[in-house]
Amino acid sequence: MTDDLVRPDAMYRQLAGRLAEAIAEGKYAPGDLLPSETQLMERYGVSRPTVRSAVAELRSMGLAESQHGRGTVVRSVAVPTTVIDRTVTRTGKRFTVGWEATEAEFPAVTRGHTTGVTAHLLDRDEEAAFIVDRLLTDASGTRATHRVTIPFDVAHEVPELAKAPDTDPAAIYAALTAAGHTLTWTEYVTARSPLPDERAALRMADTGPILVTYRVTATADGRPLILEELHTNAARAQLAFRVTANKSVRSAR
Amino acid sequence: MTDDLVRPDAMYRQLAGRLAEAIAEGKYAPGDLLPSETQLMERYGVSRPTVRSAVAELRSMGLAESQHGRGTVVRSVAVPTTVIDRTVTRTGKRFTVGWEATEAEFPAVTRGHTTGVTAHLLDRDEEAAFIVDRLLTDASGTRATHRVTIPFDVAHEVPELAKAPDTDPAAIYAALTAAGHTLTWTEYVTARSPLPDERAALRMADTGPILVTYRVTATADGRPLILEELHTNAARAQLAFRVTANKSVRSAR
DNA sequence: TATCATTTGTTCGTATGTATC
DNA sequence: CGATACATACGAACAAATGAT
Repeated sequence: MTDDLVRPDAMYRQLAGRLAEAIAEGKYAPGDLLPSETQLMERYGVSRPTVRSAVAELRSMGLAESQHGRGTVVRSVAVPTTVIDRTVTRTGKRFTVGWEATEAEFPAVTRGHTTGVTAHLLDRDEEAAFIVDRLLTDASGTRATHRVTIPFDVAHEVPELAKAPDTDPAAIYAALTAAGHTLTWTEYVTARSPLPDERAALRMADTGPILVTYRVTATADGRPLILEELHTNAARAQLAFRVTANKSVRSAR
Repeated sequence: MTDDLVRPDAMYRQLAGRLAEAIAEGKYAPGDLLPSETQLMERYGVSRPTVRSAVAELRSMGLAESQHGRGTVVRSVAVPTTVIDRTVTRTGKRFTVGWEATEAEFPAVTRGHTTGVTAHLLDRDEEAAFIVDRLLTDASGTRATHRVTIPFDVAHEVPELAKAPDTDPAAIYAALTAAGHTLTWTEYVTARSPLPDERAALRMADTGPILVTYRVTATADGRPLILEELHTNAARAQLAFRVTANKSVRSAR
């Protein structure tokens, strides 16, 4: 049965669409092997490159995963993901962040400058800053890269930070509070495909998207103090926020 | 100058890497046209398919965007995105949601069932529910699809919802509050590549990821009432949350 | 307005390498 | 070891969009 495809719209897209449909309908269950490229060629009467383009689409949609020498398996649509809790808890003078993760490597502290998005979110223009990079892992093996940017003027105000910029974010919150600030946090979330080095750092096999969040810690009157950046594989993690009925986020952009 | 590539790692990946590097270094500025495929073939001594694979990588990394008949342009790394404010504001008995968007079409109300993720987040198992689908647009033309799931038992409690399930989320919050509930919201954020129909609904040209958020409105003691789902193009929008130091999000999986 | 060169999009055929079973 | 399956690479042809002549 050569269930041939017609011309008009790109054939590899049509084929990808049909396969995606079949997966959605459960004709191919998660974990199943899809028909091999040769079988798909024969079944739909198209060439190998066309089949490969279609399967590439499925991969990029996160619906399938190819294994060299074995076949292409259907990925479970609702992949078991770890929830990264983005809430902050305060008990007395101590702060706790929601996600329980450990440092896979020692934090790397460098001196750099605020640039681009970083500069904009910190409301500073090319200023010197401490940059602390961490690689985090949780019990399930989910990885995330975490970068804290501490402008020099803030580190100057809070000597504790200048001495040891590589302290936990929770401890940084505590230090800033001890310095007399009432803290507010605003978090911006977006997603994109990873750059090669990001994919390597997160040990991503597939080419799926990463979640990118920017957390701005500011004073009560809106002066940004520090910036945290978290990158993680969207196929493995989702972020959790508690939303409270409150004042609106100050217009940032 | 044929700056030839060596074997070991896939040539198209090497080429993609070099081009990505050049973009990062600013050799190709945002908005610039990359060399044409023919030029890249000659410059690096590879075939057209290899060049095309490399450029496809760049697109999937969000670094470039190809335009039929014109060329491939470098995308600005920090694309101007609209901020979708996910906060909720309450003034007296009225609620306001942060993002100002209008309905591009009339809301479509259907009767369905809670399934999969939906069922899990609502803590119900295959129950009947109203499903309200909307297509939202804001002033900048950013699109988002929005789905509200109202289980029948909740609609039964609050007759207002049964009569008009297709009221604004803000009005739903008000109705639930009027019915005696103290509301809490938890939002889960993830990202993935869009399915074909989702890409069509959001009018996405590129193949970049979409942001997916699930907002659970629950009572103070943690009983989920309704679920909102928002899908939007990650290349065009980012989500904003206000994080307050508070109790931790209840473990939801 | 019509034509043409340029550029990307799609599809085919073919060959070889390499991982898995 | 051999069969199967995916990965990479080359060559070639035509379609379709764009921008300039």
